[in-house]
Amino acid sequence: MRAGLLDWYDEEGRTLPWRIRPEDRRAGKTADPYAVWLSEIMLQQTTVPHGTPYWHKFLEAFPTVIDLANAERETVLNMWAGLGYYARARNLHKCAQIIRDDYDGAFPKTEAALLKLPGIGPYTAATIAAICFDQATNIVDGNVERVISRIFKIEEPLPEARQPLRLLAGTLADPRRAGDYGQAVMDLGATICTPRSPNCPDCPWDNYCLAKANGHPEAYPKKSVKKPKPIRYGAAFVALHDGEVLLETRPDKGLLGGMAGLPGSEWTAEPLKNPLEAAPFEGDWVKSDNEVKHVFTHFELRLDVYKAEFETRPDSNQAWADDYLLAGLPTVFKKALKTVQF
DNA sequence: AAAGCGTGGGG
DNA sequence: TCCCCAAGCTT
Repeated sequence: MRAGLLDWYDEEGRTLPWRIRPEDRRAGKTADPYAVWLSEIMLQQTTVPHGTPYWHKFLEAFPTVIDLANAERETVLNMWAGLGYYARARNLHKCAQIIRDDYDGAFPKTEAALLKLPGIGPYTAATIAAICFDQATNIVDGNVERVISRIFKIEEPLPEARQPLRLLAGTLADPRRAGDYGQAVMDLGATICTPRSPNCPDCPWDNYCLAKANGHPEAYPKKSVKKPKPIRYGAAFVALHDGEVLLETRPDKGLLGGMAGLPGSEWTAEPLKNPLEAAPFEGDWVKSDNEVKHVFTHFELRLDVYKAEFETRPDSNQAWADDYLLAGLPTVFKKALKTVQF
């Protein structure tokens, strides 16, 4: 599949759509910082297959960073629904407005300046600076950490080993082609030096890999023991009127911040004693037979879903959803809706 | 600096 | 079913 470390595209010349191939780069083609930035934010802790459709959708709706900045935040969050880590969407919009207002619509060209923007951390700043502006940065993501930990057979576990790993990564990086190099090592990690069963025979670096020489590359990187995931319980309410559902906007901070949601209880460590107390108003609430189980990053949720029909619209200043608003629900609430028929 | 922050796919 | 994990950032 790959002739060498820097040839990350396949035989038909395909590559990830936001990338510029080395040969095109040499011919003078340059990457669009907006498109690269958008892809990097979307791919933070997110798989390429999951993120790619969102990237196309956003670029079509917002061809430039100015278009994104001028959009309503509600629209941006709605389009982000399902991609997770919603602070990314809030910061994405905020960052676009800073680019519009403070940078005349053009991304800054240095790693240090990029690092100051909301949602852009060490990895993303280094990557944009290298890919778009030929800065000799040190690109370190989870793939690079894994590759480096194996080559040097690092015994210290993650996340403690992050700083040593980034220093080692810096010793191998090619400052003349930081962008190409970084993307190549990330691709190596994504396709060959994979977490569970690395394909060492196809690896261009297998002769230099201490973990492979040891016979167990898959044992690296070592990881610190993770904490158990607690269970939380809650109730959500599907109030129906004329085929529409009552929605609320969640508080800006915290879990699913700023997103649309179903009204409901707090999510607590113990099952609710009186779940109907959390209903938005009185009604003939009927509990769904199917409890929603949804796994968040740091807890698992068990959500009871209650439904009631209302002939006359109950007094409420919240929005009753049309299809557009329903599409903007985070996944946990889409699951909740699926447990009831309407 | 440790914890908070989503989701879906794969072994 | 369960567990791991994916191109991290913020506070």
